[in-house]
Amino acid sequence: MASRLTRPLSLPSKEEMDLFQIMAALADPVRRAIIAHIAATPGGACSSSDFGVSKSALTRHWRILRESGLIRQEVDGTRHRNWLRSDELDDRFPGLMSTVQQEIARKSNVDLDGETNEH
Amino acid sequence: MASRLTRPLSLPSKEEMDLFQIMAALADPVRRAIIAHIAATPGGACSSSDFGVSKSALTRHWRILRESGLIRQEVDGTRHRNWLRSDELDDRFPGLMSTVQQEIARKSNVDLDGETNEH
DNA sequence: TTTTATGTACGCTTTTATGCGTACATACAC
DNA sequence: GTGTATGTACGCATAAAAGCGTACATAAAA
Repeated sequence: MASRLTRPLSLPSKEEMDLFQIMAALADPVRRAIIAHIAATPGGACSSSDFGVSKSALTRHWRILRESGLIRQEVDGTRHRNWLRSDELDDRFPGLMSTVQQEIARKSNVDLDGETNEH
Repeated sequence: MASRLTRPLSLPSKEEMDLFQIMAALADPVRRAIIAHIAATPGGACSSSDFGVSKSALTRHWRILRESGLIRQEVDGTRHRNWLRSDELDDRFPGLMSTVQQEIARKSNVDLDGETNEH
């Protein structure tokens, strides 16, 4: 089938976004890993094995990320394609996601280094 | 006694601050109320009755705020004086606290309005 | 010294969050 | 049609977070 329809899942408008709901969503390390993955592969899918959690756990994390406004999802066949809502997030909370992504990267570097650079 | 000594409680350095620990601290509405109070009265004390929680609950919230790096506390007699670590926070996470304070204010306005402006 | 005010430490309960497994639903491949 | 892949909904178990009350500690006031 050439023109495959995608169904976007319901999500808050830019105005409805709640900063502290977003912060609560980002407080979980699994969800931060999902965010990092989506940011690196916009429009891509992700599987539960990527994050060491079950399928049902991944479903819940997706919902929390989606309802906070951090991501947009579309059903595409049997898969979900995911995007970070960068433009709307930048518009609503300027600089926030840039800081978040920087700190996610910083933390993974620290992990790779075994924190040896900190002494 | 004219020169009363104050004892600062231990707190993370600017470099040790963890963005996501800060976000977890800000995810709680009681702690946001404490932050708003401290921001409005720097160096002041706060009592548990201000926030509708017990003394022991307030102690725990203080510790979480202090260990995340959001506030500085000094023991002054029988009281604790509190400050937001604005300069260090601005330096480490530019723009973050400005956004946070704006959203705290926005939420309390919405509460006062009974959200009547949203329809 | 006694009393009052402020705060902490501990134990306990309740609530919330996270995790998994199973069963089910849907879309695609065959 | 059957089978496979992907994802959701539910129930249940575990862990984390929040709450309170009591007892205790310290500083100031009386």
